[in-house]
Amino acid sequence: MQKKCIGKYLSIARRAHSTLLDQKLKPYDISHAQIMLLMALYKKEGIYQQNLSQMYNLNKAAVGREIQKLSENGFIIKKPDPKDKRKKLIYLTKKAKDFKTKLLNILDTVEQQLRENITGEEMETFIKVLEKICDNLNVNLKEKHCIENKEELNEHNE
Amino acid sequence: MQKKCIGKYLSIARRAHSTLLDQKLKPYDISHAQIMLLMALYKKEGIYQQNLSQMYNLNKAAVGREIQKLSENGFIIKKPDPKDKRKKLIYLTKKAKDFKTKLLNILDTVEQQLRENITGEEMETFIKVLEKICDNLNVNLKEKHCIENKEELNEHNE
DNA sequence: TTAGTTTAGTTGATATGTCAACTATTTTGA
DNA sequence: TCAAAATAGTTGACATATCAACTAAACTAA
Repeated sequence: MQKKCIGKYLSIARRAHSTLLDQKLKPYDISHAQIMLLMALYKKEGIYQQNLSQMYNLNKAAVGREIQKLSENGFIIKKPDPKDKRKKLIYLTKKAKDFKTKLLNILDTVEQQLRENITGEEMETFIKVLEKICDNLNVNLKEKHCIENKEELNEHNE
Repeated sequence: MQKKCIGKYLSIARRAHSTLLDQKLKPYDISHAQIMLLMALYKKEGIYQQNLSQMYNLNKAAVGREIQKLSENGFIIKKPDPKDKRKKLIYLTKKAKDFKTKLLNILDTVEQQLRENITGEEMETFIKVLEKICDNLNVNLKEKHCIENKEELNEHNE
C-alpha cells in the first residue's frame, strides 16, 4: 500500500508546534503567528507588510491583522512611507528589541525538544525536503522579489 | 548562524498543501480538514469521534464540528452506540464510498506535485523525521490506545 | 492630461483550530 | 448503593487563516 501521510503529519506537526510555542509565549502577550513576523523584523526593520506576506506566503489580510496586534501590544510601530503613501514601514519598538533574547531562548528550547533523537544529517535532509515541498506547492519564496535585500530576508531565523 | 526555520517552513508547507487540496476539492462539497477524517473512516468505519481526535491529535471540538459538516453534506451518518449512550458511531454513506476513487485520485495528483525533484530516499527520511517531530512534540500517536485495531488505524492513508 | 490598471493595505464573511465550560452518561470506590 | 470522578460529545469565545471586495495611492499609456 502506498504511503501518503504527508498532509496528515504536516498538519499534526504544525499544530503541535504552534500549540507548544503558544504555551511558552503565554506570559508575553504574543503568539506563534506574531513571533514569526517578529523574527523577520529582527533581521530587517523598515519593511512593508507586502514583504512579510511574500516571505511567508501568507495572505496579506492575515499579515495586516497580526501586524495590527503586534502594534496594539507595543512590539512594532507602523509609519507611512513618505515616498509612497500606500505603504507602511514597520519598525520594532524597544519592547520588541528587549524581548529578542527571551524569544530566541524560547525558540531554542522548543527546537531542542523537537529535534530529540534526530541526527544532524536527518534534520538537514528534512529541512531541504521541506523547502522543496514549499517550492513544489508553488510557493516559490526564492523567486519572488519581495525586497531589494533578498538574501538577508530569506535566510532569517525561525 | 543557527538555522531555525522548521516552524516557518512547517507553516508555509502546511498552508500551501491545504490550499492546493481545497482548490481541487472545491467541486465536491468537502474540504482538506474533512477529507483527513474521511481517510481514516475509509480504513475503518464504526469508530468514535474520540478515536479521530486521538489519531490526528486534533481537539475534540474541532473533530465534532468537521464531523457535523460531513454529516450535513451526506458523507457520513452518526449512530448512538447502544452499549454506551455517550458515544456516537460514525459510518460512511454511499456518497462517501462512491467518492473514494475520485478522492484518492486527487490526493495522488497533489502528492506527485509535492514530491517533484525529491528522491525516494529523501522522502523516506522526511516522513521518518516528521513522525519523530510529532512524537517529540508530545503527540505520542502510537502510545495512545485510541482503538482496539490500533495498527490498522495508524497506517492509514493521507 | 487623464482614464484605466496596478499595488498596498483594510475589512467582512467564512473555515479551521484552541481552550474552557457545559450536558449526559458511565465507571469507580468507600 | 450511590456520590464523586471520568469520559464522550457539544457549545461559546476567541485565534489564525483564506478569499473577495473595498479604499486610496501610484503608475501607465493613448
